[in-house]
Amino acid sequence: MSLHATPRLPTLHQQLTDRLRRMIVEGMLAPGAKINEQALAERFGVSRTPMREAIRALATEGLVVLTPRRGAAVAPITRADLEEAFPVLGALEALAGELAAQRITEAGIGTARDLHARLVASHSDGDFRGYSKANAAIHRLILDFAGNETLTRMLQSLDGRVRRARVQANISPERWAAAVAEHAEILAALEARDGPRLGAVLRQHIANKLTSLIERLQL
Amino acid sequence: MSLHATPRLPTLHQQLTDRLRRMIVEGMLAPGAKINEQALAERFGVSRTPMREAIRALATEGLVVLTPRRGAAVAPITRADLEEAFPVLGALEALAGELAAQRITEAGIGTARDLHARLVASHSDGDFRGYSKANAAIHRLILDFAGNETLTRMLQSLDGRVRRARVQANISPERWAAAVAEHAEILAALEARDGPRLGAVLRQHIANKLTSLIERLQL
DNA sequence: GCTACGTATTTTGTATACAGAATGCCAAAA
DNA sequence: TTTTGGCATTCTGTATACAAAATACGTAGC
Repeated sequence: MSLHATPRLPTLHQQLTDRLRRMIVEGMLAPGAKINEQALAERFGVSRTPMREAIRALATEGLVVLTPRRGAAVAPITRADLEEAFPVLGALEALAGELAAQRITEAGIGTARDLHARLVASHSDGDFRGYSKANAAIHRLILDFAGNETLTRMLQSLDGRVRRARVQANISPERWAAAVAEHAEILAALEARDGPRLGAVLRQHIANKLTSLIERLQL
Repeated sequence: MSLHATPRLPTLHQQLTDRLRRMIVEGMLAPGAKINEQALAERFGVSRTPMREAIRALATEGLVVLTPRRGAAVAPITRADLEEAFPVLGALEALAGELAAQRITEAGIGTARDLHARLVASHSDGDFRGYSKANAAIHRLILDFAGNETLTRMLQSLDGRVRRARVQANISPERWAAAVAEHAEILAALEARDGPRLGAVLRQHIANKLTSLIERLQL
């Protein structure tokens, strides 16, 4: 007789929320595209009720914009949006880095080294897909060792909103090389357990991403 | 024929969301209290449908926790929650401060001075209500001049989650005095348009709040 | 040909209905 | 007394129904 909430099977609208979120983040639904409740519900083989709840959940996350009596649309990505989101991302990642540097274990540093090696190797091979995976894994590792669930949720929510832009814009070779170099600094700061330095490096890392992204997208 | 979304009258569930949010933030619904859809809907004189949407919106904000097939409850405030939320609050406020210091106008600094004077006077008068108002207004001013809508929304959402705890715990005289002193530094950094300093001061300000809060609540 | 107006259709917002899971209660057995 | 099983009730999750607003379309007027 546990007092803790036991994991239940996810309800329909939760599944729908996940599916729809993926569709938006992966770019299958273009920014600005109108979302028709009925049509979507039919496509997923459900009624409008759980579909509505999913759409509204994503609206609270910022992936969807609602206009009363006019329906929902995939949130557009403007240059202003990116210029707003990235500083916040930077501040949150910096915090994650500071915390992670304090709390990371030896084993964790080992994992970070492995991931970093894979990241460098992928870059050498010109394997952007592999690079992206290693990159995501490193940021995830930092988040995990930061050990702050609130921070994790906010960061991932915000990341989902800008990832769409990153998918759209291919990285430039120069930016890619620079990012790899920055990752060396990230690893170094982590190994040294230097929180403030790791925070600063991550923040700069993200600021650089924005600059390059805006250039590429020419927004 | 404007292309921009014109303001429409708010739909029922939007109003319900606001009402319910206030009830939770102001403490009328105690943390951990179970929320009965039917009962709430009847109390507000609406059907379950918009009531559900309101509840779920607040769940995405973190004010309500949902357990599938078991319903909703006001999110409890644990010590761990506060210890997670405050560092994030600090990082976001620090960012707001950095941005505001860069962008604030002369008139804005003037307003800040006025608000600060009111804050100090309220403290001298032992008027905590007035102090709170001035305090909120100063933080709001910083947010406004930061000019980052994304940041504003995330900060306010997170603030709503911890405000409940602050309402519960009366401030100690010592902490109150210290907070007033810290506010002098905040104003000074703002007048000097020293972003990094303002960021650091705000971050410390919030860290101190947490310490005192945990002592008072004895969580 | 273009605009303006009125009607038909679509779509959202809300209410109601129904099915199944969770909870509470009571009785019977150990 | 405590526990266990089953039944009744309550509540959530989903589907459907209905009303009103928004949109699309066609026609009349210029």
